Amino acid sequence: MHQPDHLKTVGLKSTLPRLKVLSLFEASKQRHLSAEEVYKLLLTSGDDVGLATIYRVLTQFEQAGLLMRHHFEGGKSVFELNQGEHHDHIVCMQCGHVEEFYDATIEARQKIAATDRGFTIHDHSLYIYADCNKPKCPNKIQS
Amino acid sequence: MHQPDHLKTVGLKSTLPRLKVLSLFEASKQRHLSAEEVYKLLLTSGDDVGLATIYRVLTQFEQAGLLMRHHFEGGKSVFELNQGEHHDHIVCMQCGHVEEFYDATIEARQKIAATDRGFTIHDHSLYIYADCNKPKCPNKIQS
DNA sequence: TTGCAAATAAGAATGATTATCATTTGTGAC
DNA sequence: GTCACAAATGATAATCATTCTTATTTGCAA
Repeated sequence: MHQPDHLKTVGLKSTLPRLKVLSLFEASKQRHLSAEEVYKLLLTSGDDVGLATIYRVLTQFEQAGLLMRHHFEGGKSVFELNQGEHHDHIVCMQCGHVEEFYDATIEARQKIAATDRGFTIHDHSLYIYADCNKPKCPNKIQS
Repeated sequence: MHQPDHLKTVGLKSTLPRLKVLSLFEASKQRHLSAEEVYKLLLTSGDDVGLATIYRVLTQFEQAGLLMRHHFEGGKSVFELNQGEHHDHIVCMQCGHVEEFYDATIEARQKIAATDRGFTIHDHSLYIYADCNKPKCPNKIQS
């Protein structure tokens, strides 16, 4: 997936903390992680990286295009691997479960809405907040 | 627009600070205001209300359905009068100008996207970040 | 190897927002 | 209209996510 020195190709020294954060995203079962979650997961696996470094690295990865940042409700940023294809998100308000979707019609209508008003789109964010209704949904917002 | 005791009808005592905040939203040229902006505008007009009260009142108004809260990029909440009709937002990344739009197709496709996956929609937020390309656009993000 | 710019870690600082608590103020009962 | 008291306010401390500072460490090119 990533060559060991993939970081170099995006202009970043391949340091230990950066490699750990990147592998975490590649290995994690959970696709969407906050800085705090990355910090705690690394601590748990014995790799303790400073929280400030996590924030710095996540921001650098975002700028390098390796990660994408999202602002779900709750006031904290979450990150996911950028694997090219754009998509939007449905977030379960009960258990925090996130599902991704892509709808070409929605994308097209957005472009029309913007250009009709003379705007040039840079980016957009669409979050649907819902109940996932899954039997396993613990009905409790994950911290 | 609002009777003087409109606040009572939503279960809130009609106090001076609350009346001032409400009139500000009804009178303001700018439809979307942050807590800090409300605070400063009231200060300017001689009505000084504590910042903590502003935050409290804005949250109460949101819960009462008088205001709607939005999270544009930039980490602060902005509020606008809730006048019933749902709409989404295009935000100019240069000057902060906000334009509203409603697209029935987008709304419908969102509902489909969610129900197809077994979700029950509570709410959604769609923000388009763009350049407004207006001649008067000062090309600078407003604080 | 060695040297040094770049990166890290720890903790201080920041900005938005919320909590605390003593004081003030609507409001319903008289 | 006046009173009494619960509810609301204001000042300030506290909190939470995030960024900055600075001394120390580390990747990497010569």
